Amino acid sequence: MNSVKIKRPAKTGKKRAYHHGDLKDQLVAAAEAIILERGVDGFTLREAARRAGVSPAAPAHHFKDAKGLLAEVALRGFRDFGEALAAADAKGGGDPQARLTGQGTAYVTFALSNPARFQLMFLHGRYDFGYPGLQEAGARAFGVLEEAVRFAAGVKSGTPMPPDGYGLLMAVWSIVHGFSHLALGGELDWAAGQRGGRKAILKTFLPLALKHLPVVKAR
Amino acid sequence: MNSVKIKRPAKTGKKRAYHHGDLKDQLVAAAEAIILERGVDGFTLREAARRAGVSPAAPAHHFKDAKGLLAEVALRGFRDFGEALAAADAKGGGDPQARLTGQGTAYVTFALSNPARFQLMFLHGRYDFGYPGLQEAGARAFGVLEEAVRFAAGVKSGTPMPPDGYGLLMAVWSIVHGFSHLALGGELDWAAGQRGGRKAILKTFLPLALKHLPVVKAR
DNA sequence: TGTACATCAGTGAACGCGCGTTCACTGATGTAC
DNA sequence: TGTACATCAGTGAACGCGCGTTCACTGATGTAC
Repeated sequence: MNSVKIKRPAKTGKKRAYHHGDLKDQLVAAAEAIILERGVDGFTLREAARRAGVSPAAPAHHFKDAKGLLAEVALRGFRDFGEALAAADAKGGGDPQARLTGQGTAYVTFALSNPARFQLMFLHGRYDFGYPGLQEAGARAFGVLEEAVRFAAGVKSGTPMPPDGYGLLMAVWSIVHGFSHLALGGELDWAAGQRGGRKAILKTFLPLALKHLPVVKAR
Repeated sequence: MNSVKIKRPAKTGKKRAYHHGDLKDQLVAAAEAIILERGVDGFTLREAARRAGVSPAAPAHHFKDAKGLLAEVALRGFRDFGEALAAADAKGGGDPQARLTGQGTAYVTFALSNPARFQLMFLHGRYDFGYPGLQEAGARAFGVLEEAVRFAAGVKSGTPMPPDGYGLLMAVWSIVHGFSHLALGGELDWAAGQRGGRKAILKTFLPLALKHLPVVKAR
């Protein structure tokens, strides 16, 4: 529970340093831990400071306010999310179905491996949406999914999307997003309970569900 | 904004009655309005009392605590939700595809028409989950969806679900739940903005997305 | 039909709490010369 | 290499706030006789 409290790599046997040395990162880590334990609404700036071993006024030197800290959490989430999707996409090669399935698996895997970040990322009202770099990171992650759908639908990048393209994009996004949301909310536990617990969700049920992703033609 | 404040049907020209007459229902209505305006986390019991024109201590005569009031909101949500799904299901007759599509449309329509309730319903931690009748109402609503999937997959009611059945159920549930969640979160607005605004989401994009529901055989 | 009285459903003041943020401050660090 | 000094990154006390809930209370309602 205190796993977040690793102080700076104590150089010597000196007593506690006045300057923390790693406060920004630790506040981010603390915020994630709090969200994980108590949900996004359980997050408070004071509790994050407490876990980082610092006075309640200290975070102000690193973040404008509480929403700024959460924005940094979301930003890092979007970056890692985008990278995970891009890596999975690349493995699909020239096979549009493989790209969609791979990305879908990566999408849900990210959500279940980073529940705190994932939940926060989609609650735009809870963090500073104007935080530098945040919207770009979000757009980049989403762009990876859109590109795979464009490829599958035969729509060139940058050209306007036809209605059917939107339908395909929304369907794919909906199924992976919905699965993530339901799994995180515990709504799938009744099924998982019968067959191997929570990890069965990723290993057993996700592939079964993703078999129902829209079928696209090889190009 | 004050639309919730309709007092009891003022019998005569008498001054304000000491007894409210309709407090329980109005607290529920106020709670929904608050959640709609400020999100689930913006809800407070005091604010609900304020909107009902009553002192902060009054709600205690109708609900055990704040989570009890929210449980009543969720309960009514689940009941209406179940009814909407059942009505749509019935229209599908013996056509399994029509039943799934109809229920899916009803699912998303309910979510977008009752955003406050819908969002609350899936946040189990925010209300009293043991509230009388609540779990039954939830199970009943969910059962309507499960039955249509069983019918589509040829699995008898009450018999154990084979893995493929789970896959189909989760896929259908995921796509409609994900679509609802994305639409409510504003994630689809970039597309809707180009083509008729928010109401285009239900009218235009939902049908396009639901074309990608899993295809099931007529029986 | 009246009346005594129990119960119901309100009041409003008060409680203790934790919150985000601000303030004047100070110790530690880094840089210019 | 040493020193003066600006800047950085903390402290801890304090602020005002709104919250959920409790308390002793009281007015309104309904019921038994």
